[in-house]
Amino acid sequence: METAARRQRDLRQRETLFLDRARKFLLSHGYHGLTMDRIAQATGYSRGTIYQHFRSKEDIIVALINRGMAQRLSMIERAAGFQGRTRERMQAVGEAVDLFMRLYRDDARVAYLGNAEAVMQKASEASLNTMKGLLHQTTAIATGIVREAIEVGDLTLKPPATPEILIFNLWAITEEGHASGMMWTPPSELGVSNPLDAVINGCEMLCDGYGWRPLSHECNYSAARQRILGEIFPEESRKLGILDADWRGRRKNRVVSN
Amino acid sequence: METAARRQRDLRQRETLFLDRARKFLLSHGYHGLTMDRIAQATGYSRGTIYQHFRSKEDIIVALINRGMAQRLSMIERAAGFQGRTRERMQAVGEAVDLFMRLYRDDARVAYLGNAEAVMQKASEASLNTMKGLLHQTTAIATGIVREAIEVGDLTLKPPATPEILIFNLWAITEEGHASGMMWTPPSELGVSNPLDAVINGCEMLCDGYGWRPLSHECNYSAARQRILGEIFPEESRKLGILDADWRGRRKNRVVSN
DNA sequence: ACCTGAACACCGTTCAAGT
DNA sequence: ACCTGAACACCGTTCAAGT
Repeated sequence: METAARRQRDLRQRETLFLDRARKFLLSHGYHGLTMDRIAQATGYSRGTIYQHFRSKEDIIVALINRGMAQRLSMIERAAGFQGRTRERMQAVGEAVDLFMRLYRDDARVAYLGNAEAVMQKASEASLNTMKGLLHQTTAIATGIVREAIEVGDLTLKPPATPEILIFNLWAITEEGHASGMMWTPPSELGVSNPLDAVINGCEMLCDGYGWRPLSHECNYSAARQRILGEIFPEESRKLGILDADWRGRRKNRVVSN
Repeated sequence: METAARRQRDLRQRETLFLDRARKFLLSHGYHGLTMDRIAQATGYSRGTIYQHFRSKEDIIVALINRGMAQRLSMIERAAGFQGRTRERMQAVGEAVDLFMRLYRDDARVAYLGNAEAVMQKASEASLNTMKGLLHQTTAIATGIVREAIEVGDLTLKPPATPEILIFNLWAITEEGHASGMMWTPPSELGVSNPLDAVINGCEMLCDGYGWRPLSHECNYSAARQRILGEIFPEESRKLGILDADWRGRRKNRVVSN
């Protein structure tokens, strides 16, 4: 049937409409500012119709988070294809997350606002499973790079360390750092002026601690960053103005401003 | 006046009663299961009376979190007095947090359940400031140890690293790891069987990465752990059965179970 | 078959009325 | 001066009634 296909497309369109409006309310007024009535009013549908797409208010929030996570995953997949040493590829993954945080700040904020047990508790099994799957795919890429590093001899993990534990800690620094960036009290309570820079430093030092070669004093990782940005995310980084105009040229380290 | 003092004590007692009951509902049925009506019914007071102590439902949750944070802070303060090298004292602080998580699991869970923007948004300025102060005191102890490490020459931070950034990342691993332990899907989604062990490993490797002497291959930090537990937290660790009976004796490293 | 919105069962919060 | 609980202004969710 022709009509069946069109009908399904219309349904998807309506779902997207619901999600877009919901996102707006969540971003502007937080969890309590997002109500079914407001979504209904803003979209012109009745509250009942929303429940044909989502099982609960919290289900909408998780769907919103998932949309962002899918976007982030696609950037991470691109980054993982960077040509270079294993540790540089890991760095590229971190760069993808960093770029996602800067470029899609609203999506990152949605994840921050929705990150609550109160939300997960009332979300549907289906959305939660999608979320789990997205998370799993993300970490699978990262642990894959670690395993490759071990194979080619760039990294030797001493017990009880495992690829999963390394990624777990790298992930912790990244997530917590970004959450800090979203916090209600910038600059961060912990006296860090720019959490995003702290994350970069932390990831570098953690990899050094695990002995992932080449160590940071054996390799210029800020130069590597420019190469990653230029080769994988040229448009994104130009949009943010974080790519040096002459990144292809061989340069000395920039002087860090005081 | 005699009566004024007594009255104030009664007020404090009532507040504690409210908090205790609230905690029970929060722990058993989550954010949505905690309602003003239930607290009123369980304590025998009216809903209106609760509002003489707290400005909102969320204010109660933050007060609950603060109670736990104060308890954790006192354990950290004790730990910071450990006699040893600066890195061992830092380790002692981590041990205190770890012990708190294991020993006061419900308080840790309260912090996990209440950790949401939706909660902070509706909490009173006063509770939020108390929380901020508690957090600040905690990190001040930690950064103090880092600064001392730099002074005595155990640690040399390379720019852009600062004591705050180091603690920031150490803290990230600890917090995120413990949050993972609370997650709705144990064992962790990231394929880590025991997040608490991953935290210990991550903190050790991060300190190694920053070059905090003595490095983990120069010093037996699991032996140090036993000394910390035995000297600072003998009762706590015996209660948990994590202190070797012969911790004072000189021993070889235990074989890690497969 | 699909959409609607009245109806329901709760919420948090306030405040006039009591003691 | 302090406590109460009715009253209020919302919520999320359901489902009989419409189209």
